[in-house]
Amino acid sequence: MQKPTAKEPAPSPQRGQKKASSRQRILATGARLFRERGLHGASVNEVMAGAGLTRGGFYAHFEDKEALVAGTLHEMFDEAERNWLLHDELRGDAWVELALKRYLSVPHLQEPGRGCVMPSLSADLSRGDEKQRQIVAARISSFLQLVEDKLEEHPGGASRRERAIALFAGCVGAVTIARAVGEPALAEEVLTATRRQLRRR
Amino acid sequence: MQKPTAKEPAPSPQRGQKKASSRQRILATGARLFRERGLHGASVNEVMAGAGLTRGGFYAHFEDKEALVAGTLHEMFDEAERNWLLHDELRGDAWVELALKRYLSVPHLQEPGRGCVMPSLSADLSRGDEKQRQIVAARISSFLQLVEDKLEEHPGGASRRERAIALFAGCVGAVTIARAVGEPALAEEVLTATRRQLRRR
DNA sequence: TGTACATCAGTGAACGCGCGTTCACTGATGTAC
DNA sequence: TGTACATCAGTGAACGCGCGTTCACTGATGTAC
Repeated sequence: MQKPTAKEPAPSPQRGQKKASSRQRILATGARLFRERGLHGASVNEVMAGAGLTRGGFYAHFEDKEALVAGTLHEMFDEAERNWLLHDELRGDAWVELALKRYLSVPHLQEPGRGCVMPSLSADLSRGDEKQRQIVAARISSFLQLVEDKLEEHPGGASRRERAIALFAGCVGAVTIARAVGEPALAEEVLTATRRQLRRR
Repeated sequence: MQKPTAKEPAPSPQRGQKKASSRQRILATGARLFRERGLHGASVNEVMAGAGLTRGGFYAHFEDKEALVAGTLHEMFDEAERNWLLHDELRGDAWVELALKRYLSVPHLQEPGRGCVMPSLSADLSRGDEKQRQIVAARISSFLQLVEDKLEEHPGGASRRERAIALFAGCVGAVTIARAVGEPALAEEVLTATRRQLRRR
């Protein structure tokens, strides 16, 4: 059982590129369908069809469905970081204002497939396997750090860390509730009220 | 097609009572299993077994699984109201303090089957049928009114309505995030930070 | 009070279906000489 | 440069399984006389 650092045979560049681009399409489709329909609501078959492939080929890319979910999680968290941390130069209240405006918005309610992973999948993930749990814990932990870095210290106020957590929790809760109620008037009131409250302090 | 107010034949008191108690056990089991495992994760068979019955009898009580879900929603919201509105005499900050302590707690994280419906099922419900959506909208709407009634007006501060929404959103988001991260240290930090922030103002 | 019949809550085998997964295969692309 | 062979990404039929749902039934409970 020697097998010293036996990397994959690495076939040819072209073939490898083709396979990699298929894998990327599978991940992108999975990331969208899982958020739209839930982990149980989107099948391997549907994800493959969405990527322009047939079901059998799936297992050349992923060990099983759980592995695909784990892969799509990274896609979704990458996307979340890009969405939250837009505008490198913004900091403090101005950044908070922009982030709230984008997150607590009607388009975000209506497009779960392109939105934050938490309101769509957190319940499924809290029942997920160890691998998925680890990914979620690690990515949320580093995400909170990124948010904290965007905030400014206010003497006498809450710590940046505390504020980062409260912002994230308020945002996730508001979209969760607004999506569940459905009714546009109440949903938008939930977004607006939460935005006004989180803006304070 | 006359059929003037043709109520059910109403069999005998004993039989009716037996059937009603079975129905109640099915609802209670469903309310627990759905919150623990999600709407797709708990089967009709499992719910019936949990109520001490076999699968076939289910359809004497409910038209289909969707109808059971609709029924359990009322159970869950009733429970939520009882949990939030404990202690009739409490009002304002003292009530907020108690509600936050109970909702943002480790036992609540660990017992989704007896906890708030929102962190467990909101994503499934936002994809649910019209009947379910209506129930969720109506019950959340009246729940927010009950919370508002518990709060006290603070001149210069946010309105009671706005505060009620922010409290609910912050609580739902914090438990959602804490359950998803799993890791006890980070999970508890999320609860504590959210509690401190929501207590303010 | 006792017997015959009707009612009905609950049983459990069976159904069709879509799921995740397997596997023998195909055809295009690459390599060897 | 041309031919023979090897590789491999992707195909699609097939599998076992658990799901929601149906239905002929059973046995206990109630009613009629």
